[in-house]
Parts: sequence; structure tokens; C-alpha cells
Amino acid sequence: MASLPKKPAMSKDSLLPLLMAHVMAEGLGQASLRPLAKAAGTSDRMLIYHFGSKEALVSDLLTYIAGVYAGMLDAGVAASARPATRAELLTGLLAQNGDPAMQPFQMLWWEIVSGSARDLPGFRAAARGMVGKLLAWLEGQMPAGDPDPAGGARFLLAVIEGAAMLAAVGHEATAYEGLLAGGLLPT
Amino acid sequence: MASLPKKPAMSKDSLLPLLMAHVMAEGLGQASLRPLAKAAGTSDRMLIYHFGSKEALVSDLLTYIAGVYAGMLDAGVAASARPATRAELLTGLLAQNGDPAMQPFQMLWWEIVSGSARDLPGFRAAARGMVGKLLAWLEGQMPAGDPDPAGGARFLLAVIEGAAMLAAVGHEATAYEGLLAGGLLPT
DNA sequence: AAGCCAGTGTAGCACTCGCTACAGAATCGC
DNA sequence: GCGATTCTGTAGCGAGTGCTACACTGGCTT
Repeated sequence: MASLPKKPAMSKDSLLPLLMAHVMAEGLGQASLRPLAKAAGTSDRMLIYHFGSKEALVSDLLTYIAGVYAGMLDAGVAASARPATRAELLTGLLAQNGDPAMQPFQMLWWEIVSGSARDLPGFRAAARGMVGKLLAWLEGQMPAGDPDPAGGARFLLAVIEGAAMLAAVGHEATAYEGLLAGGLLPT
Repeated sequence: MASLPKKPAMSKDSLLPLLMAHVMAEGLGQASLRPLAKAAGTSDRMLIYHFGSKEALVSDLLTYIAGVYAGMLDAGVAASARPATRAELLTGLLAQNGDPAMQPFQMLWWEIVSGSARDLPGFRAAARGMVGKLLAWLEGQMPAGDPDPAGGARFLLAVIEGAAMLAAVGHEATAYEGLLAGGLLPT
């Protein structure tokens, strides 16, 4: 016999990817149980059954999303070529953030930041974790001979997040001009 | 007799400050008509009457908030002493952003950014306007002998917004270390 | 076989949502 | 005067909210 003690046709683990997909497309704030359930092929009844409450569902979902994000970064570490300069690294990061494929994630990210600023349950932890993961990844991406990889990664993190925010409000040109004036982009 | 042509006991102009106060305290996403009306001393019925729809109300409210923000900056221009160096300016900005009194506004700001990223009606325009105003103010605040006030202001804008985001997710130490490593803070 | 219990569907509850219909009240131009 | 216009209160609608009560299945243990 296979080792299925009961008959769990669905579980948190099987639901979370589907819920994440829906939240990516529709947003976190507007997500209510019935649409979420429909996207996951279940009923609101079952979501409450598995997660206990909507609040717990959102919290679990944020944790899951943070994990997926960490996995994406880990996968990217193996694939990407180590840049030679900070400017080169920054250019690549900006290009990646600007990629249209990343936009749903960017939208979700600002919702998470907003929830974190208001300290909604689960948001702060997820945001902290994702930033921490990004920072660690960034340290590993710093150029080989960099004099201060740890500090430099933190500096670049602040800069790219600032640029991302400006882009989110339609000031991508301002961001570019700023980074240029700061001497952070290749000449 | 007083000069009341009709009897406009209330109007958009009289309502918007009260609505803004409520939104500052409670958040923009959770704001629904009945609580908003209660905070403004009216009924949901009247809010719809004056603004036409909730969407229009939010849009008008964002425009109003952007105006208030611009006014605050203008008032600050007259009062503040011009800093001598970029590092000094940045230090002052960080201190201001970290001020607990600014926190309700910071929370609201990230909600506006989130709405702008999703392109909700009115959000992008308000966010753009506020950033534009902040940028202009920042240019005026740049040190007297600065070699590139325009570019420098844009650079500082990206940096402080990145630092503000990191602070919003509980990474204020990371932001500080980054700015330090970037040589942007006084030694 | 008997009982148990995790898992699931149906129906519904109490509530809030944005918005509207309808009726009054006050003030205007005529 | 008197209709018209502007403003405001009461009541409610239809839809959606998170969540629950209840019945029922099917496989488990004993």
C-alpha cells in the first residue's frame, strides 16, 4: 500500500501554489475567500477547514511566498555569472526589476511592504525574511575584489529598492538620473 | 444675516480634512463609506452625494492629501536651515522620516505606492505628484556649493526612499549600515 | 460489525459593502 | 404667492464578507 493514512485529496501544500498564483494576479488586499477558493478549485468552506481562518491563511500564504522567493534567488545564484563591478551588478538588478515578467511580483511586494508598515499579522515577518534573503544573495553576488561586500550589498539594496519605489510611482527616469549622478552606473 | 446663499453646511472642502484624518489613522485600504462618514460627522449618503462615488472620493482625497503634503514641504522650506553637506542633509532627512510623528504618514505612503503599482484610479497621479514635489524641495535643500544639485537630489531621493522601505519592513539597521558603507553619512 | 473520525458538500447566518429610492426641508428666482 | 433647485435624513437593496451548522461519505481501528 502507499503510505496515505487517510485520504487527503488536498492540503495546505497543494493549495498554497494555487493561492499564490491568484494573489499574484489579483492582489492581496482584494483577495477574499470565495474567489481564492475558486482559483484553487475548492470552496471557502475548505479553505477555512485547512487554514483555520482567513488571517491564518494569509499568514501561511505570505510565508510560502517568501519561501518561493528564496528558492528563486537560490536557483539564480547557480545560473548567474558573477559581475565584475558594482555598477555592472546594479545594472543587472535594475534590468531584472524592470522586466515585465517581474511586475506582478513587484505589485505584490509593495502590498507586503504596506502591510508590514501597518504591522498586519504575518506581513512584517514575510517582508523581513524576503529582504534578508535578498541581502544574503546580494552579498554573494558582490564583485570578487570588492573592498566591503557586506556594506556594499546593503548600500546597493537601499539604492535598488529606492529605485524600484520610484519606478512604481512612475518616476523611473528620476531613479535612473539619480543613480547616474551618484556614479553608480557604468559610464 | 450671514452671507449663506444656500445652506451648504458641508462641502468637499470641509469634508476632506476630516476624511484625511481618518485615513491617516485607520488606513486607506480599510476605509469604507460608513466609517469615513462617521469620522466626518455625516452619513455615507452624503459622501456619495458630494463626491459621486467612492472611487471619486478616494481620488479626490488623494489629490487633497498630495496638496497638504506639498504645503507641508513649502512651509518647511522657509523654516529649515540649509545644510552644509549632502551627508548632513541626508542625516536630517533620515531623522525626520524616523520621527514617530511621521509614522502615520509613512504607512499611508506605502499604501499609496502599492495602489500606484497596481494603477488604481488616482493613486499613480497622487504618488507622482508627491514625489515630484519632494524632489523639487530636495533640490532646494541641496548644499550651497554642490556640484550637481539636480542629480544629487535625485540620488538622495532614491537613497532615502530605499532606506524608508527597509525601515518599513524592520530592516532599519540594514539601511543605516548601507548608507554608512556608501559614504553618505557624516563620519 | 461497530464505532470513529478526517474530509467534504450544501445551506445559511449575521454582517458590511457601495449605492439608491423616496421623502422632506430650506432657499432661490419669478 | 409658488414652482424649482439644492441639500439632507431614513430606509433599504442586492451583492459579497468571514464563518458555521449539519449531514454525509469513506476508510480506519478495534
